[in-house]
This record gives sequence, C-alpha cells and structure tokens, in this order.
Amino acid sequence: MAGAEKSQEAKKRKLLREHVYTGVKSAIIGGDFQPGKRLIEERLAADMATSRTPVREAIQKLEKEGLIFRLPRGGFAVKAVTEDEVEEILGLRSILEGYAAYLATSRITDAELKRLDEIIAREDACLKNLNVDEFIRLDGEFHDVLYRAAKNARLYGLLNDLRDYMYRYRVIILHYQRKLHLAVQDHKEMLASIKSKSPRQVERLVRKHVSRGKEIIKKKIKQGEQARVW
Amino acid sequence: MAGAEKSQEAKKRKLLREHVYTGVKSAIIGGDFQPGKRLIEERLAADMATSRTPVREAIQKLEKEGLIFRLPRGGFAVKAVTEDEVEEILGLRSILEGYAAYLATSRITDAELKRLDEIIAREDACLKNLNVDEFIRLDGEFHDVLYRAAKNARLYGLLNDLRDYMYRYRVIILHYQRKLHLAVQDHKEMLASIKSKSPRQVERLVRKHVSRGKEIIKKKIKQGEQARVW
DNA sequence: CATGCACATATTGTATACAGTACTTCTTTC
DNA sequence: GAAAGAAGTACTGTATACAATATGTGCATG
Repeated sequence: MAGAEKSQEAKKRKLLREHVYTGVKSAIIGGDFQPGKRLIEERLAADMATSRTPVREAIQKLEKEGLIFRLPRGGFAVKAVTEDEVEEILGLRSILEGYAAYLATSRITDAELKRLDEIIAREDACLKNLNVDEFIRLDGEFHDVLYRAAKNARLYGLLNDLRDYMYRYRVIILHYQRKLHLAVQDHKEMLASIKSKSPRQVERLVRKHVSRGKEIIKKKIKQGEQARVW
Repeated sequence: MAGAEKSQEAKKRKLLREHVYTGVKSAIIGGDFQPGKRLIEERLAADMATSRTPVREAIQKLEKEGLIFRLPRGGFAVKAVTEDEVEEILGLRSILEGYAAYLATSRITDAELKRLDEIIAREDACLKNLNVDEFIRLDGEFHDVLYRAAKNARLYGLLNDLRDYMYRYRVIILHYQRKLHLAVQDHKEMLASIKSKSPRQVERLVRKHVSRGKEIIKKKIKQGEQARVW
C-alpha cells in the first residue's frame, strides 16, 4: 500500500514510447478508437500515465505503419479501412503469404512442423467446443508459425503489419464464414503440401486461403458503410 | 544580409521532423553514415539546426523502416546490410515488383505508357553519352512509374522502402554489371509485355530483371566484408 | 605496475515550458 | 437578426530542462 502508489510494478522494463505504441495500436485495431478519431497527445499521455514526448514518438511509428494519418492542419487521426484498401492489403497479403509458404516449404524445421500439427489438433477441438476466441488465437498462431518458418525477417515484419491492419475484421472473417471448419481444412491441406515439399502447391493453397475472406470482408464493409455498424 | 541570418528562406514549409528524417535517411543510404555509426541526437540536431525533439521523432520512423536499430543500452546506430539481407530484400522485391507489374498491365494509363517510352529513349541516349548518373536516375524513374501504375498505395510504399534500402548499391548494381544495355533491354521487354497485356510474362521478366543484380551485389558484399570497402 | 574506486563527462529517456495557430464563442454593429 | 470581429481555448510543433545511466579518466593503493 505505502511506497508504490503508481502501477509500475511488473511492466517497468519497457520503454514508455513502446508501451504507448502498443496501447494505442491495440485500441485502434481492437476497435476502441474508431476511424476518424483524432489522437489528442495530452489525452493519450494522461491515459498512459506519461508525458507527450513518448506519445509523439509512438505516433511516428503508427503513422509509418499506416494506422493513422496526418491531419491537414496538424495532429493525427485514425485511418478508416476502405473497401479499396481491403482489396490492396489482402491482395498483398495473399502474394506475400504465398511467398512465405513457398520459402517455408524448404526451410521449415521439424519442431515447427510439429507445432503446426498441434495447432491443427487444437483447432479441431475448438470446433467441437465452439470456442471461437481460442480458435481465432490458434488461427493467428498457425499463420505466425508459418511466417516464421520462411526465415525471412523482413517478410515476417511485413506480414505481421498487414495482419494487424486487418485485425479489426478478425471476427467477421471467421464468424461470417459460417463454415469455420473450412479454415481448418485449408490449414490441413497447406500443412500436407508443405510436408510433401510442394512449394508451388502450398503457395497456391495459401493464396486461396487468404482470398477466401477478402470478398466476405469487402461485402461486409460495403454494408457497414451504409449501416455504420463499425 | 541583414534580416535573415538563418537559412530558412525557401524550405520552410516542411515539418522539422521530416527534414531531419529526409536528411538522415539520405546520409545513410548515400553512404555518408557508415554502418555501425551511432546516431547522437544532439549532434544531428545541431547539424539540422534544430532541437532533439524532431530528431527523436525522425529516428522512430527510421527504425520502423529498418535503416537503424536500437542499441542494447539506449540510442540507435546505422544498420549494416548483410549478405543474408540482400537475399531477403531482393527476393521480396522481386516478388513485389513482379506483382506490381502484373497489376500494372491492366491498370496502366496511356500517359504512363508514354512516359515509359520516353524514359527508355533517354536511357538509350545515356548509353551513348556514357552518362551514368543520369542513367541511374532514369532507371529509378522507370521503376517508379511502374510501381505507381499498379495503383496500389501500400505496394508502392513497400517497394520504395525496399528500393531505398538497397540504394547504397545503386552504383555497383549498374556499374559492375558492365553491360549496362542489358538493363535497357530488360526495360524494353517489360514494356512490350505490358503493351501486349501479358501479365504473367511481364511478372516473369520483372523477377528476372530484379534478380539480375542480386548475385552481383551479394558477391560484392562478400568481397567487401573482407576488404571493408563499404 | 595492475587494480579498483571515485569523479567527471556524455548521452539517453522523460517531462515540462513556450510560441504559434486554428477553432469557438461571444459580442458588437449595421 | 446576420455578419464581422475580438477574446478565449485547445492543440500542435519545437525547445529546453532534468534525472538516470553508462562511459571514460585519473588517482590512489596494494
């Protein structure tokens, strides 16, 4: 009680600017900061219990990542995801993720293959339990392991940024696609192709897998733009 | 003489942080800041005639772009381009530039096609004049027009970042490849394929074109790592 | 002469201060 | 009552101040 009034007990090994970066990014991709919302530096600083300096530094990174944009007369606001952008991002992601899978086919380790097996098994379990939250987590981990297996740091970074950018639609992409088991099916096919060392086939499968959600999201956004559901 | 001692006459519409960003980035990719060089904030601030605040903001962007990295005990230093990274970056660039060309085939405008014709004509002229600097500029513009023709803002940004990252090797990639005319030949073939609306063919050509320099640079870096020529 | 310790210096990370500008709102004038 | 303008407010962009830490230096001591 006495001696440590501020809540900086456990998380005090991170730089403040990174804490702010993580926090604001989560708020954006989690949907807490709606598109168009202006970022008031002093407000964010207060929320994060810090000063404007780390906030401004975090803002620079968020701008470079494309999550926010500079307002004409100073300051920044949260960028909206337009339908065109969904097309752009998912088109890019399909190409890059295909490339990652292509590279992974020859570079993946036994440990990584084993991990993918485990994830798929758990995904199957989630289907039975109807545990959607856990399924989303596992889906993310599956792709993350795949990205990492490509052994290309820059590619890994790009894919994560693209994934994060689309994160706000994670529920739609998995929920509205009523047949959740299709995703697991895709994962199984991808893994099988990797195991049989067929880089071109796995590349094709990955592109199909990524493209599966694209039209769904685009349709939903088109509806959402009228209904303002987001 | 009197009334305006500071040199902020013509360029005073840009934000200081962007001025710093541009300046430091140029220094890095131009080779003025050698790999490993630590960035001293106050020094940079003095060089740019500003304070540490805009410098620190610029640094965040440079880090996100991958040109500098965080030192273990604070501060930043210029990243070295390793041979592995050349493989990574140019591998990625070949994929992305191929995709850009693929998209451009159906989206390019007449004006852009005309511009590409002009550029190739001027490149031919440079070959005769042995005007290498201008050739480098034109080569850059050719690719820039191509990137833009894909009409995908995110892709354009990624390709420019990758290009900038490799910029320090622009001289090698074009000089050491003694047959400069091969580059023009590639450009001509690419343009012809675009005009004949053969997306897959142009994608293949672009990948070949980008890959052409990869091995040269990698070889040169391997030599350079021993000779410390960079 | 090597080693360790104290002191000085350099540099970062963070907070705060200050100036300028755009926006609001209220008032004043026709 | 509408338009113009003047004060007040909010916010950014930039500069500076302060604290903590790391690094280097010199001196004393065994």
